[in-house]
Amino acid sequence: MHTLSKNQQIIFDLIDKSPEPMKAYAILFNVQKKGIKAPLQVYRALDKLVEIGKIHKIESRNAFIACQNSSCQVSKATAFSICEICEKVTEISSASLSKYLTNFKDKDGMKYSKYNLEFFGLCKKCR
Amino acid sequence: MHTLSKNQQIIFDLIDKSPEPMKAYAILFNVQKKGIKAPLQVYRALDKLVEIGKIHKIESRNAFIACQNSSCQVSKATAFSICEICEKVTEISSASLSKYLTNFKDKDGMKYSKYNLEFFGLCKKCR
DNA sequence: TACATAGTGTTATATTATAACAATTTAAAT
DNA sequence: ATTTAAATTGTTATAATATAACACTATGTA
Repeated sequence: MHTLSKNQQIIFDLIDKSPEPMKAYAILFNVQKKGIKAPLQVYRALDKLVEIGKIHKIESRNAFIACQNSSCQVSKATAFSICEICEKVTEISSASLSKYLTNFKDKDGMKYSKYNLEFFGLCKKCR
Repeated sequence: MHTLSKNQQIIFDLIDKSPEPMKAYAILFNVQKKGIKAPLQVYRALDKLVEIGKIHKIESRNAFIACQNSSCQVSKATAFSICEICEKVTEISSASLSKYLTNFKDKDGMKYSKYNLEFFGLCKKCR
């Protein structure tokens, strides 16, 4: 298991406590009192946390969320649902979905080592 | 059917001819000789073209690609393969994939109206 | 101890995207 | 034809997201 560095731990804790995905500059603002002053310090920690699978980037939102899937050491197969009204994001952990996508072959028979899927719609509260 | 405005047509033609996804400022640079001078003019056309399904945004790359799927009037269900070395991007049109994802229900039984899927790996040339 | 690797701090800058406002064009409806 | 609404354009300024480059420090390990 990976032991996080100081900045990585500070930033992971913040994201992990957040009920919604956090943007890089919102993270920066929040950790300034802890001595992390520059965007680059944030982005470096984010890059590493993504790399080791502790957080995921929601690409369509440029925001970061803690991995909800305890078994997910490295982010090779991610799926999220996103509410287009309240912006609530939930990580989907469906064995059948991940199995389907991991085994998916394109028309040339190519398989891919990694995927990211984002579903959009309205959450229960918003419909 | 939608008839494109002048700026939309110029920008669509450029993206459509491009063998790879184009970024907004690369588009801007290319259309400056045609009188489109400002980023906002590009982004407005891009927004509209995405909205009507003529192009798609590759979220992980902040780049735009013409829709390869002639039946795809509106982009509610998109899937791409992305080569992590040469950055070649291909739109996947697989009836079984789109059927699977369109019908996918999360653990609360929720169905979603839209999705975007990006597969990553190495293309034939790059492996 | 030396060496490599990863992490930090800092300044500057690049890249991606939108706000706000005024004018013009287009399409449709009287 | 004339009015009206909606979409599009043009423009300046600025916001938001992300990386380059360089010097230094900590950590693990041979």
